[in-house]
Amino acid sequence: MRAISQQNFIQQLSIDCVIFGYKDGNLQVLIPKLNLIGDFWALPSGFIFQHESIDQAAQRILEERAGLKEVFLDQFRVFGDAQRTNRAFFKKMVDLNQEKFGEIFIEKDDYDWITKRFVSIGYYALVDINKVNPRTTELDESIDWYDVHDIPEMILDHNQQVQQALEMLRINFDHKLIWFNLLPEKFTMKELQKLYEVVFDKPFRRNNFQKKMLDLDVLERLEKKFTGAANKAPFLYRFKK
Amino acid sequence: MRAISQQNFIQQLSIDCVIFGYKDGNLQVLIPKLNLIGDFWALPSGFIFQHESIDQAAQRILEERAGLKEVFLDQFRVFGDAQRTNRAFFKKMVDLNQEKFGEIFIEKDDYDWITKRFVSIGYYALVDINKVNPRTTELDESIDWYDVHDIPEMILDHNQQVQQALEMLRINFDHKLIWFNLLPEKFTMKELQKLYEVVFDKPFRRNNFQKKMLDLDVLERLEKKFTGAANKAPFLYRFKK
DNA sequence: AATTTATTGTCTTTTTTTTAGACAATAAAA
DNA sequence: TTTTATTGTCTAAAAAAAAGACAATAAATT
Repeated sequence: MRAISQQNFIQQLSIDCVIFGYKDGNLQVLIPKLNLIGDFWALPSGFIFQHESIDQAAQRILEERAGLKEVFLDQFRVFGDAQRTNRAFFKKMVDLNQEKFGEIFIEKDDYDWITKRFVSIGYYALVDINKVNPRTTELDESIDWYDVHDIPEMILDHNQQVQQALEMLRINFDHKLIWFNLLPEKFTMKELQKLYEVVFDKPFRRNNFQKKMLDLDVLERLEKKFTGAANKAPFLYRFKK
Repeated sequence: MRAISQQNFIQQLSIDCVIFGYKDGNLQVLIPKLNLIGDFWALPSGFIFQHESIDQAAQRILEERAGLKEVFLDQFRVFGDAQRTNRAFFKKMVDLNQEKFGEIFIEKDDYDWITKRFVSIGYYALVDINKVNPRTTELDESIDWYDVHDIPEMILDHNQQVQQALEMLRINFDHKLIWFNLLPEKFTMKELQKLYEVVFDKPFRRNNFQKKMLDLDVLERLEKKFTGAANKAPFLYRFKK
């Protein structure tokens, strides 16, 4: 891999991605654990090539760092404190990883490059958790889904970013009709309701929720879903694009 | 003035400010006209010093470029197309201004610096138009308020930025209770209503509007305002912080 | 085959919110 | 004193949201 400092990136500008997925009634966030001694978690992040838009960069980062292609992405906030640097993280990491890498395990140029003050553009992504196969890169020891209420402590301001991403997700959820990105193609009304309940952290009434959703006129009613349960089979729905 | 390229700015990252004001029933935007041959308008813009946060940079830019201090500011969007450069503008400007400046009126380093691809963080500002005294710098020929429906053609994507800033202003107007930044300290209910009508471009009913505003519990009723008009004098209100 | 069970789809009723209508109060002119 | 234009606030009507009710039904149980 070419040295980071030698690549044709925009300097001091990064992108951090908060990837939301939904499974088994839980809203989850995909977070890699760095391939280092010491437990370091960090949002999938990357830099912007000179020749690509920030949106393209975010898509590429998602693909490179997590194996996700063509997912829903939206900016939610820029993080630009003057003290926002990787220095504390790198110091701790270097201390802990001296044996593994030897004293100088990262080139000086790269170290200088990466420990500068960074402004970061926060993106949130919504994916169908059943369709994606998160993969690790050489940077990561593992990559896992964490319940949004139980996120590990991450470097920098990444925990705060998750909270802000969640706020923006809530604001846009209805209005921008983005929730279908979190569900499989076909879903029952109950599944959709559960997703709403998890995202907004409050219960909805079944009857009124169904009315509200059908009145939106974005759902196509499909065949029934026979689950083998001893009760009436629910309809499956599909989001009309 | 030191050459831009020699200053300690973050590279390829800029801030553009959409400054909203309200006067005589019109929502207006403060836009400087550049001190060059050829009519060039551009939003007040600037760069971020290594030692300052992006919010501080936006405040400083507002003060330097327009003489505004401590105004309400909020991020609204990042503009990051890969083709987003000043090259077209500079080419046109250089062509038109050869006589004025001579062939080489801007240092090569600066030219290279400023014509690189830039990512820009859009901020919108809300000011009490009666309290601010916009001033020009050596960069600007003039600085004027334009009705939001009658903005001059600006460089780059600045016209598009005004539209997006307006969208965000509408989204946050109620919810974040930011409208008072556009009004003088004391105002009548009718003045507040007119502001709402201009921002949302639709009429509100006087009786229901008054109820809604009073129910918010953020208005303090003050003395009456006697205008000399042949009718009942309205109360003045102040926003309770 | 009839009955039971758990859940779904949809209807009606109630409550709350929004919108519309009405009118007295009033500052200054006629 | 009357007239005029506008303000503040009340009530009525309409719409929307929340709550309640119940028939429909897939499969297990009797």
